[in-house]
Amino acid sequence: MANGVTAEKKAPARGEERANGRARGIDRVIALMEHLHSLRTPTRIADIARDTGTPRSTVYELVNTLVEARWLELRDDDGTVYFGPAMHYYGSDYLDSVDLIRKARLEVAHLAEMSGETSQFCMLEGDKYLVVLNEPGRRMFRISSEIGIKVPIPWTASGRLLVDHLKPEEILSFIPDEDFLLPDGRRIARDEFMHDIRQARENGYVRTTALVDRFTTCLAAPVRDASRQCIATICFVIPADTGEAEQKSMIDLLIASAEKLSVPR
Amino acid sequence: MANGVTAEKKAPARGEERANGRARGIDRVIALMEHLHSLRTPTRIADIARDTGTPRSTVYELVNTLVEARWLELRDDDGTVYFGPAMHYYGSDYLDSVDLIRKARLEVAHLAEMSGETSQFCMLEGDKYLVVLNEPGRRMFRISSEIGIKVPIPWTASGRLLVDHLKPEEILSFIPDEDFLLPDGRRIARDEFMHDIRQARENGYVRTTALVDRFTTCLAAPVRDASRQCIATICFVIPADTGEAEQKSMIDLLIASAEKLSVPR
DNA sequence: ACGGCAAGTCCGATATTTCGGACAACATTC
DNA sequence: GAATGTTGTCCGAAATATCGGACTTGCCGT
Repeated sequence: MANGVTAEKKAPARGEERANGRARGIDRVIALMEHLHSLRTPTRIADIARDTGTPRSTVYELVNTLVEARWLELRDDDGTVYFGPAMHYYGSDYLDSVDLIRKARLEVAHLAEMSGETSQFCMLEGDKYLVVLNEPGRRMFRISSEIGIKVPIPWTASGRLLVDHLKPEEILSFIPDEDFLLPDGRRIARDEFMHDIRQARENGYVRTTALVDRFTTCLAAPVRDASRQCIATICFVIPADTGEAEQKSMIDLLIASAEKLSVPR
Repeated sequence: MANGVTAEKKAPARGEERANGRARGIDRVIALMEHLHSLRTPTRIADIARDTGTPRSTVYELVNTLVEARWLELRDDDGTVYFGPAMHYYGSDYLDSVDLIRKARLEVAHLAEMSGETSQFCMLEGDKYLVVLNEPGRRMFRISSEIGIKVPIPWTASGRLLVDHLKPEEILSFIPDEDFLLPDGRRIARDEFMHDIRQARENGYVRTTALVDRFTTCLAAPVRDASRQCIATICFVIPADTGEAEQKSMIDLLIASAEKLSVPR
């Protein structure tokens, strides 16, 4: 796309990988950062080199540069590296620059504070679901957030809202087959999934229990654009044994917040 | 540092700039991102090229790569670029990985929600002050946050706490001379500054009014480490005409939060 | 004390990336 | 509608950044 000639000459599968081992520094850095994000833990340089297929001497060189720019930070004294403050600054600039997300931040913070439960704002990226904003509740039973981690759509409550503009056959071709397989080995029946979606659309919210995690219930409400397409969801992650009355009032809160974020009908 | 030989051969002032125009892609990218952060607004590619001194063709090439990695995003249809979602994901990973900051997030969110006023968490970076966390209050009179933007220490309330472990002469040599000059042209007297610092240390908090902005008051309390050094501050940014009783209770809130974040005495 | 392993540095060669400049496609001005 | 400016693409050449591999240092267990 960026370079028609290269594509004609070699076309190494969309520029993903060069035949020879040699790569640009920038591509190495992108791979490095994606790797750290997928691990979500400080990592030793030698491991990064091995797992990303980057020569050791190259990684040392690049890490030095990135640490100096504060994109990365050397941790403890154990020789591991992880993201540095610059990433936070740039990330904050991004959040502030996107209108919907900036507004969603206020809602999510408010919901979490009001209820004391974890509240999230979620969107699709490609054919995967991901958490964009996460405000831990006072309960804080899940420590590490999953912001920006791709999850199969059928594993989530929000996923049932985010595809509700598609026709059933479109949904099935959109979502990869293996994504219907839950982490514990169970398989989500396709017609059940379709039923959930219809139901969710009618109700204006969705509730799932024990989907990914046996003891967790998710409540989600849709944020819709001018064409009424669900472009995001706002949701609660709560213990499955939460009382029904309480859940009902949380759903009302969600719908009110989602309405505020939606383009008025 | 990374390369002794280069330093001996040419020593281009700490590797900052090569005599010749040629530079590594990575260094161009770092300059690009820093530039976007300092502007804090989506920017046209041609302007980036001009203002960072990067050749136009190089910027186009790099921006393509970065957009594909979602580090940058093309905005609107006006040909501007700005930070993309990947920065937010990496930034969130950073926040979650630093114990003090993770705890501070809860405090700042809580303070902002309780009081409805803007609350921040601030630290030093080199000889500059910067806002690390910002939770806008319901008032929201300042739209754009200033997260990660360097500010002279004397311009801020928190700055008076963050240097309180230094002796007066150390402070004066630590803070660049020009940083005592306020944006409106007034100059902060050195002995007055020293007086503020002593006072702040005695009170356990600091209040400044109309320092950078005529109508704004800042209240700040120190977060201290095991050696009682002030390593961060937590603060409110409020209208200067806020009632004294209200301010007093906000100060109490701040001190309580700061205490929670500090290493117990 | 010794051998084996991991962390980190250094250096020269060459495959590759950056760069300048030409060019095409539009937009804007007079 | 001609002149001028802006945005983006393309290409070859030359400067250099990446890479492999050798080397040092420190740690560990035996």
